[in-house]
Amino acid sequence: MDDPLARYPGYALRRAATAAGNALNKRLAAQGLRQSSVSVLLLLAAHPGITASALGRKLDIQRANMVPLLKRLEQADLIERRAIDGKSQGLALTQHGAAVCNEARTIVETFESDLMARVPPEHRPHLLPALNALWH
Amino acid sequence: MDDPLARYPGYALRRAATAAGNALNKRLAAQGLRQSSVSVLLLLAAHPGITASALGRKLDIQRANMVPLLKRLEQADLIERRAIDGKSQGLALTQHGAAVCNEARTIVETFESDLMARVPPEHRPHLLPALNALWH
DNA sequence: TATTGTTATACTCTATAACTATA
DNA sequence: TATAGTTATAGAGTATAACAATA
Repeated sequence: MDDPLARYPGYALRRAATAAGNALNKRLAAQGLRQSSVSVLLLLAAHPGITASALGRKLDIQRANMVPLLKRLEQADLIERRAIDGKSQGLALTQHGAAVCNEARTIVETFESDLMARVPPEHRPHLLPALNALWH
Repeated sequence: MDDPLARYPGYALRRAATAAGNALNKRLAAQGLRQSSVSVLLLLAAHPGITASALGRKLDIQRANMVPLLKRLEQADLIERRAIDGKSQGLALTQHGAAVCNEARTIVETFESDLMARVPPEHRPHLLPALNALWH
């Protein structure tokens, strides 16, 4: 065998994920966004008022690592914080953030359909359920 | 929808890859190895005498980033270099490196079969070809 | 006591530019 | 001219520990 790694689904998973991630980041860069930013915006659109900690748990990003991520989004006027109580703050999209989120959603959905188009039709319906089984 | 990201294969790909990667790295850490080290060892076992540049091209790792990776493997007495000409050097496993490579292969193959076991049987045969289509 | 938000820090992986020497 | 190996550097992502304030 020329490439002993080609037999390993775990290796293919890593290569496919980095290739796809790089391609998506390239498309998002035009709007000054990255995958992580967009995942926050999309989740915020679905769950307005969610806290930073809860957001981190959903995205599997440590609380401490949410801080600079949210700071950038706030400084770009994409999200805002309002106090829930003395300890927690609810996050929400600004008006501008909602508009950018919609642009991002369009980019992501185009990307996703381009991605699936690369998969041979007979394998296509199996990809998402197989991947979800690996981390759900 | 509770999680707007769950519909996206690209997102599932990212989460599955990082989850699988972390799990594999945890198993490899016992032998002082990581994914990247093992991919080098396995490829070196299949292609003794390959150069660092060629290795990097196969693994999609920049030449410059191969340097510290190979240096660690050399310092651990897993690989050795011998000059091909005044410009290139061939890489090969040392005796110790070959033994560690075999241990690593066992760990990886156990990991891969555990990974596939998580995928429902009807989706299982489709995963590798679908992933390969995304980066080949 | 547990949780929230935060700071600081370190490590890995990755990307780019530049340099020397050799093919 | 193109390639091999290298250095230096910067940007991401991620992990851990610790702290003050609050639930």
